[in-house]
Amino acid sequence: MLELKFIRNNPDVVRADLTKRGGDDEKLAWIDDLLEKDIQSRDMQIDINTMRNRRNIISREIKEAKKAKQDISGFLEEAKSLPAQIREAEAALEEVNGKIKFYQMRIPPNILHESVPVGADDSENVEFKKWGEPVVPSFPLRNHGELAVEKGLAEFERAAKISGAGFYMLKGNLALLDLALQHLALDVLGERGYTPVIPPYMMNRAAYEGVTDLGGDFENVMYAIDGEDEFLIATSEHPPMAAMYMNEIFDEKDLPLKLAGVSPPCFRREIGSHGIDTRGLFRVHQFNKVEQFVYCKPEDSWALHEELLKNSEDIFQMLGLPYRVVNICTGGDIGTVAAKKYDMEVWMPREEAYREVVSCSNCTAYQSVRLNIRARDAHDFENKYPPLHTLNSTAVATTPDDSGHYGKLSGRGRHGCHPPRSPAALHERRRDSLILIFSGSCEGVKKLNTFFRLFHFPDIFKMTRR
RNA sequence: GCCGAGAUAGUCUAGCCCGGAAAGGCGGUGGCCUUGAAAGCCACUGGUGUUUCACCUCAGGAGUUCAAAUCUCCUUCUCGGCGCCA
Repeated sequence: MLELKFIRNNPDVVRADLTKRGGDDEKLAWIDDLLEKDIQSRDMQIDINTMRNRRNIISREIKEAKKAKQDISGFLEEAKSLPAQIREAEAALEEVNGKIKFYQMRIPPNILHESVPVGADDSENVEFKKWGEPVVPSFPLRNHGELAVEKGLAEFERAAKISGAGFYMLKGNLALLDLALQHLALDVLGERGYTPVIPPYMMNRAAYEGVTDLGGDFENVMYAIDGEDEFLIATSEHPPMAAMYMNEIFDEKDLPLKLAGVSPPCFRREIGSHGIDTRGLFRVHQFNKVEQFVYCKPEDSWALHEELLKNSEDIFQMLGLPYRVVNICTGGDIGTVAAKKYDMEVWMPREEAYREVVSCSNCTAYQSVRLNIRARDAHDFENKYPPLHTLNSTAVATTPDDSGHYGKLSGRGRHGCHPPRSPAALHERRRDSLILIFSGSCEGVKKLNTFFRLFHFPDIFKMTRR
């Protein structure tokens, strides 16, 4: 959410942003009401403080009188009446503050960066970067899920039997690939100064509400643990990585703080239905992900936004997956939290379309204000606690990645190996075998053996890499 | 899960029994001094506000009271001891 102080001092900026997003009159009216309530609230606070002041003074007088062995009954009469008055005024104030908070949490959204394009919906997102050559299949492709089952790399029916629709089992090389992709992302990010974090997979309601406003939808989006005040996390960046520092103050010297959150697994109830590949690995109840998360000083956040995107791009380039990057427009899926958001969309040959697999956002101060996370600036006494900026970007979400690989692979059908798109990069990292495993047959076998050896002996693996 | 002891500012700690303005050390910031630095000395160092002043704050919440870090109850977490368990 935006700082109250900011809204109070810059109502026109807030209104202009709502208008840019195509905001309606109702929301603009809410802003006016919010500003009015803010004035009211501060007046009430002053009244309350005056009464508290009086109470404190009387208390002190009683103390002094008792010390001097004087009669205190004269003071007690007024003293006894005050607490009730104060309580009443406090209750009234709380009601007004509750409304302010309500508005503050729902409107206004974050102030958009000037480079965010205006558009009605996702079709008007602006593509500004493309890498790799999308494969256009010359014959009908098979569903990646089917193919995986056929090759003994996944199970859907047995997963459904024990867990329900939307679940899967990864087997054999596919299970290993899933882990290897996470490992790859952590290696790349680790070299670049990101600290790997494995967070708890459950979070209590209070912490979750600090992170995101799900309203009444809480139970529909997330899995709740019966009999416990715990929810399975839906993603790693918001819940643990953002909430872990809530109500804390950073020392300037600790910024920027760069984290690589490993969230096996993320749990989601809502997965929707996605056309031809509904069955498979693209949208599931449970998936694995490595997420970049950064806390930084405001002046650094735009450069870091580009850095996060570059990290994600580098990983996808190592994997040889063609993708494009779009700048999400005002009517797209930009949400209320991000000031600017890039999506990386990977090419899905079967659908002959780019599909979102990475979402990279600069949330500026919006999240940190809501979570009450601040930075201490010892040198700036005017603005002792400048707002902190937060950013997040997917590094890999493994099942969507798998699906991308499979899309590519299914284009080759049973005709054999497909050379990695970026062999040099992969070879350097000894990751080429991964892609070859995916090609599913013949010449890949030798490299596959190499992969197993390396994978099962991570120390040797590290030595070979250097 | 049971029993016991705890939670005080960036950090370490005093205050709690016996209710009456949160004391001090370290660390940090600024200043004096110095060619420069160290040492020493001085000031500031929980939060908010309409900032000579006021209010809030002692893990969180509720209660008793004119008045709660302090008394009572509940919750959370930490540390011991016991039990259970991969």
